[in-house]
Amino acid sequence: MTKGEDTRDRILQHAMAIASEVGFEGLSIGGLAKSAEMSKSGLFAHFESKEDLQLQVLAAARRSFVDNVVAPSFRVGRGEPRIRALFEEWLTWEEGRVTPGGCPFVTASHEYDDRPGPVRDAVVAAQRDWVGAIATAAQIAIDEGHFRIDLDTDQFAFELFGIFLSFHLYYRLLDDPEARQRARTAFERLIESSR
Amino acid sequence: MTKGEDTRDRILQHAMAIASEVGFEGLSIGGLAKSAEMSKSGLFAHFESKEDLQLQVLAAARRSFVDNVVAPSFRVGRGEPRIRALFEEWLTWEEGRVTPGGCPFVTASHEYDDRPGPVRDAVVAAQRDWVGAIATAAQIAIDEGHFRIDLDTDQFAFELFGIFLSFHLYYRLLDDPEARQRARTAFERLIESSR
DNA sequence: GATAAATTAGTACGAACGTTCGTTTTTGTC
DNA sequence: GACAAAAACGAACGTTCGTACTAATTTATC
Repeated sequence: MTKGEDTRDRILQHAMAIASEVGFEGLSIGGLAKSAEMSKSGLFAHFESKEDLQLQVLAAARRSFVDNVVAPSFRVGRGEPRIRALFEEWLTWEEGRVTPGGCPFVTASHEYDDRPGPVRDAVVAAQRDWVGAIATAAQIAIDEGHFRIDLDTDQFAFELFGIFLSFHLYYRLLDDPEARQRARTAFERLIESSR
Repeated sequence: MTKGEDTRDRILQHAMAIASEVGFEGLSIGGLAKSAEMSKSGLFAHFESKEDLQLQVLAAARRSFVDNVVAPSFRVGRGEPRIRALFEEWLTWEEGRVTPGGCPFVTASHEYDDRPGPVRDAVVAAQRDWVGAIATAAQIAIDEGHFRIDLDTDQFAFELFGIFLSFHLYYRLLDDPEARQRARTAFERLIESSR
């Protein structure tokens, strides 16, 4: 790994952290440079535009999400156990161990839901992928005999995402100390009705 | 109503629309002035700062939410029917008949969940109010005998909010034409388990 | 250690930002 | 219609934005 790639990765880590707090539009070159402790122009030389920066931050966030949420879950057994792991890792990811402001995709989803362009396209692709992965995990749980055979896996993904998003709201905005417990309760109800 | 109050209201309508699309931070005085077809300074004279503008937009959004979502629901019977009406009106509100970008509070919630200050405080207050109103509606449904007596009304609010937020994501970002149907299905499952 | 390449820094740009000011136009009252 | 008050305007402030250039410095290769 060359020096340039090294600092570029360091920049992207800072950028992910900032974007998780103030969003991808709120992310500024000057502020990012200050955070990374380098000059604005020196930093900007690594990207061809701000949009390119935003796209690269999104790509970095996807890699981080796979490493921190998806990969660990695939080390536990198929079916319901894996879905449980997925959900717990997902909540932990949202709690901000990696990014102080929580999941950057939640931020991005709301910033770009009415803002056409390449960044929105990338966010949509990322979320579609993730929703699809949840549905696939549910299908595996069906195949394993954990979930009932007529379960609507897309509906399962929809409802699981809802629990996560409500957790985000209660945890981040409302500062509800019981947020995680509420999410778990809702999760159990969803699992129960999927059996 | 004096002339000044009249145009101030008109400004707030434009501002609500813009904020629902690009957020409260993305809202700019210049852009708003262009939308309202008046000069930047003339518009700014109605507010003592941008933050004051943001707070007034939030207040206007609350009034609009009460008019468009809460009030109609209170014209139907207490208990489960009212909760059904509340939910349907809420989804319709999100679909953007009033504000093109959907619910301004969803936007604001994600913009300010990591941004301390008076605006965040106002958003938190608004959302706490609404969550409380949902829980109260659930309590009424218990009193009416529609819901089971040991139902956790706060948990009910948490889960209902989750369905709404997932609807937001599927409808606005993923452009899922079945979003509303998915929300309804999840809603029915929640109601069923509350009886 | 010399030399070329890759990486950072410095400076400047035009545009947009929120905000202030003095002036002009419009409004409502006698 | 005179007059004061209210409302809207135009211009400018200092700052920050993203981006473009060139110069200096660091890194890698021989």
